[in-house]
Amino acid sequence: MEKIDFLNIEEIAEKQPELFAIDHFKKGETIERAGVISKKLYFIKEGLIRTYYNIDGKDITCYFAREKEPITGIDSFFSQTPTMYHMEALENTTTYSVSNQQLERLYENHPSMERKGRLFMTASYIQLVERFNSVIFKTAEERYTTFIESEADLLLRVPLGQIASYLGMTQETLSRIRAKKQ
Amino acid sequence: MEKIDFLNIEEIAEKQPELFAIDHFKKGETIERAGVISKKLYFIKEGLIRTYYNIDGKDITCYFAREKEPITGIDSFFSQTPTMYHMEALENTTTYSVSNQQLERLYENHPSMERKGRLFMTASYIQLVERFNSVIFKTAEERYTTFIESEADLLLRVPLGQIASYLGMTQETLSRIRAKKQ
DNA sequence: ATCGCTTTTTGATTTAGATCAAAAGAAAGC
DNA sequence: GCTTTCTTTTGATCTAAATCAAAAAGCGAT
Repeated sequence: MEKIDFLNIEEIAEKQPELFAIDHFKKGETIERAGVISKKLYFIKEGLIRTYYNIDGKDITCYFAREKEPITGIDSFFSQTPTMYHMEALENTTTYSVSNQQLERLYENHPSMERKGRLFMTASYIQLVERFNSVIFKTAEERYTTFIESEADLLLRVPLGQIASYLGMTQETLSRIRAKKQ
Repeated sequence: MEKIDFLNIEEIAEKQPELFAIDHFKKGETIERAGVISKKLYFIKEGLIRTYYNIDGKDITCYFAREKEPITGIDSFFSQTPTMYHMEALENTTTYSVSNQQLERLYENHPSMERKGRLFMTASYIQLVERFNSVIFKTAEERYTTFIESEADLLLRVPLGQIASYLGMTQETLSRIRAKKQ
């Protein structure tokens, strides 16, 4: 029985193509909508996807996923309750995907998968704690600095307003910070 | 093979006492410290525990657990990496607890436990998303209102400063909000 | 009761970042 | 090319909440 690794889906998908579907999304295409159960866990082969939610008429970006990164309506997919997130392709995107049922089968055939799922949730949780702390305790400028240190590439691929909401500030604030920095 | 439910640990503990330890903590006692691997998952039989972390010399309360609620260094226990949280008893407290090794055995004997662990993480994640949103999008006053609607009992059991940090505001702000409200 | 210590409240001031509004730049379509 | 639409920047103003500082209230121990 093979070891399955969330982080190395590409390899598994090539060996066991029956487990994963390949999907294509056009730039701007909505992949999933808030209010329904998130159908699939996606692994990006090529492209860029974001999840976001709407609160008081504002779209707040929650997560960006690039090549080799997983993304899903994380509040929904694993618990099969309706998601709060919308998901859209920011570029033409190709993904591998598994449905929850397929993942169930994976769990049966690969008992280590259930654990992977748990660890994936754990990692996501820790990531969110970090984001939470950075929004509460860091200034807007510090958050931007951290962001360009670790994810500068997104600046070239994503509209500023989406990055601003991801960093917990308005677009105007982000624009001013950038102006000051150079 | 019995069904095991994180939320009904008391019953399980009574039927299978060998799986759970019973611990007692005095008011003010430190149960776990940041920087080490969180040893146990606790379920409170009686009393009150909080987790908190320190940032720039300030203690920030992350979570309060009361009777029948579970608590652990959630970033650590399931992944077995060092925790960022301190844990302390706010009252004399009695808990049931499982170590990670004991939980491993539970996983083996009760395959549904692995899933429970994952769902527990999922629930914790969603809870954190909600907290994140409330801190970003609600005013201090709204956060306080939500808090007293759902967890008023904590006001009588916990020092104000700890509640303020839990709600993402200073103690002075919380005090002023309270004064205004009556 | 009184002393010391902790917790909470009150007051005055400051500030980071939001909001509102409009201009400037870029990109897309015809 | 020019027009329309979307994105980003700049400017002026406002405000929620932080900070700094000190007084008041509680509380436990002797």
